[in-house]
Amino acid sequence: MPKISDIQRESRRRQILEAALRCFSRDGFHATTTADIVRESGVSQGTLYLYFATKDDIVVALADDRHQAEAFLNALAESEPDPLEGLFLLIELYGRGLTEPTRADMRRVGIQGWAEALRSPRIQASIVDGLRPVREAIAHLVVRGQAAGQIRADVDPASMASILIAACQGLILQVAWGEAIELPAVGALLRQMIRGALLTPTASSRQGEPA
Amino acid sequence: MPKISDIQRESRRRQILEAALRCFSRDGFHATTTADIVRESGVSQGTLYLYFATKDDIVVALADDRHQAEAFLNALAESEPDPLEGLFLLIELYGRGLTEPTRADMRRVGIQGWAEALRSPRIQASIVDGLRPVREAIAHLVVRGQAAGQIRADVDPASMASILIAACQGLILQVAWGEAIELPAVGALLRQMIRGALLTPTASSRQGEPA
Amino acid sequence: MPKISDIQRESRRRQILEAALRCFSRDGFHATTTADIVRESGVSQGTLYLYFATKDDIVVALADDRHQAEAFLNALAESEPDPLEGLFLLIELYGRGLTEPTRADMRRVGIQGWAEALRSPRIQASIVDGLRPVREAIAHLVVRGQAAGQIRADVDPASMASILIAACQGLILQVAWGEAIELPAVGALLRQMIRGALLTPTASSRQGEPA
Amino acid sequence: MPKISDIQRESRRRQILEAALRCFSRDGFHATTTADIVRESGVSQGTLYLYFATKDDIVVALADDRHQAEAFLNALAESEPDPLEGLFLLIELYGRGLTEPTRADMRRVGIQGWAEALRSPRIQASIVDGLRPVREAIAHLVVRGQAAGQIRADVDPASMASILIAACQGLILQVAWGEAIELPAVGALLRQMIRGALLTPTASSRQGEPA
DNA sequence: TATGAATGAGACTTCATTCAT
DNA sequence: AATGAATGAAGTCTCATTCAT
Repeated sequence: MPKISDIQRESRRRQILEAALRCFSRDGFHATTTADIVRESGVSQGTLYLYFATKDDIVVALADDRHQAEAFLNALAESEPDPLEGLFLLIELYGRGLTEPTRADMRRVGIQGWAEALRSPRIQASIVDGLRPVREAIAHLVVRGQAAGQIRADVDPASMASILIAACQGLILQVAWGEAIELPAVGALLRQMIRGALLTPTASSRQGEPA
Repeated sequence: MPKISDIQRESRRRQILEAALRCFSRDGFHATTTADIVRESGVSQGTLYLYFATKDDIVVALADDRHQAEAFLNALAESEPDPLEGLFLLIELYGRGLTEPTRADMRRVGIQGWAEALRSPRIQASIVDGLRPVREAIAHLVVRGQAAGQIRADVDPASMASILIAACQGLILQVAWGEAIELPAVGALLRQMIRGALLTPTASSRQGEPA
Repeated sequence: MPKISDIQRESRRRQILEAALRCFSRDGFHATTTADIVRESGVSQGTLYLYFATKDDIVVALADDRHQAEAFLNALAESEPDPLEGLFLLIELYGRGLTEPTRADMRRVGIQGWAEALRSPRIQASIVDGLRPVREAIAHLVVRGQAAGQIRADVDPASMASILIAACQGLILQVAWGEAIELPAVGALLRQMIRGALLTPTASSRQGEPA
Repeated sequence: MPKISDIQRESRRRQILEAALRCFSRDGFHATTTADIVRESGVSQGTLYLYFATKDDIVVALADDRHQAEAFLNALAESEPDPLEGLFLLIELYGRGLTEPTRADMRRVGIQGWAEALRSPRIQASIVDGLRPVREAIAHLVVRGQAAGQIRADVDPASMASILIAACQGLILQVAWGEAIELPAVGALLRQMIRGALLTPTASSRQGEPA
């Protein structure tokens, strides 16, 4: 039994995942057959099941990979000295991901994962767990801002996280459906909304922003 | 002449639609078989296809019915004399729909429709068309507020619509996944964000709300 | 219970049969649904079954009607004084039916009946019974010719009937498939074959025919 | 590598085809379900579709196989030095196929193919193409006979082909319907008809055959 | 390890026929 | 007599997964 190197194994795995991503994006999760993935990836039917025990496992792997890839965005934002700027950076970073053409497949497949999460506890757990770091990053930034007196004390950090994440999710949907969204304008308005709601009256004198 | 009355026909249609909604919510669109819907609705396999030519048609009908049911919410909000109050009313009305237990099935099925829209132009059109009235209601309210000098002139009405709709969509997702969302707090923060971003400096003196 | 007149009843029956003929010809017996016939004929689903108990019954009725319509051709040929000319007349009459555009549907449906006869004893009986008169007409003509000394005594009348009927059936097939058949040339050759095989040596001096 | 050998693959294919032939002959093409073929052949439902993409494909394969099997009959007849004997040989060979019990299924299924050809261009093409070689073999034999002065110059080779093929087709029908056909007598008469029509007056002195 | 042929449960949809009105 | 809505059995084909090689 010729054992292959971890590096070969990982390369095969990616090969399958990337093919699956293309298929799911193009045809949807349910309309994609394992035969489609086999054709698109070039591996054999049997090999596919050597790497993933189940079609669902591929969705989970895709979701995990995505959240892992986005994890460092949160870290980047949290490392920002000014909490408000941290929030803005987070919006900026996730906002970029909304239009980047190379991530279109990921966004489309992500949406499908949201629906699958409703029937598969595993997928739901994968998504909720993957979202937790962003949720915490946002909440931490708010708390830090409140500790520094920069952010109003009556702002609920968890709610802020929910709203910002929700807005991002909804925008992903709208972009995927081809709605005409002016992202720069949307981003500016969102920043304004954050500033208007979060800043303490004194800080709010800084309110006029150039963009 | 055994031609059925329109009222009987509509009643059968609802019977099927409601059964389908329960099935789709429970098992997901793809895991639900027409046999499931038949069992749940009590009509026969053949009758099902007398009312809907295709399983997809049922999703479309569900989406259309939903948007029709929500149409009057927009009208209600637009009829509000104070534009800002109109926006708040809209948030309030849609916000209620987020937690109402009787609408849980609709929300879950709606999410699945979002995913299906990515592969079916018909479903996508149904959703985008159904969203247009909300989009317009929000934009009109903003424009009216700007005309009255109540809302800052530099706010982009379309972006406001995108953001509010996006937030609502994202919250639907999070609620469906069972995330612990404090909706009252989220609503309050959202209102605060709107007020802070939209109100003209003079109007913004009214800014302090009890929460 | 309003009884309708026989004449109305017969007219409805024909209406249905003609619609069925068009449908069967266009789509084939099995691909034609009773709904198709209903649409094409203008009667209702229920009425259809008031006239024909079964879809198969329609094929039988069609076959019977056809054989009835062809019955007088046999009589016409048998009434010919010269037996050989009688055979030629029969060939001529049936030969015309091969290309007549108004009978194209009948020919196509007839072929389908041949296949259906293999699974339905009723249809098979209808066809075999319908063919019997032609078979007998041909055999009689041969016998008459033999009695008159015009036709060789060693010719088997039944075999002659089988061959001529077979040739006609095969030509119907080939025409229906769009094979390029020169019917005048085929007819001439067939007559020549009959003459060469049937005529007694003395009679065979007449062998050279103009066409 | 579990890739199946060509010989194994072909054997499976035949297994399915033979089972299908039995089913189609017994119940007819449309009354035969894929489940019937599965039961009769012993392969699984899925395997069936590994070998034939469609139920129609099975009919086509059956027709093609048949024509391929008959192809060498034509070659055999064409290789006969005496053209007239070639024609008689062809009749003899195809005539044998009319009664051979082992070919009864093939004949019955062939008839059904004739009907199917009316609705399926693929099947029609398969039949017309399959018939071409016989058509050509007959015409060639006639032409050769004419070149040798053995056959009358005014005989149209194509018409001869049409008539002989037609007679054979019609006889297949009649045999399948159980009509009482004396094939030896029919064969003798047919030969006599050919001889009488084709032979030049000089050659026709050979006319008297024992029967 | 890798392969790909085999499996069989089950999905969606159709359709001949019935029957209450 | 006429209608057309209702029925439900059955048909074709698909597809995730397995396993002998």
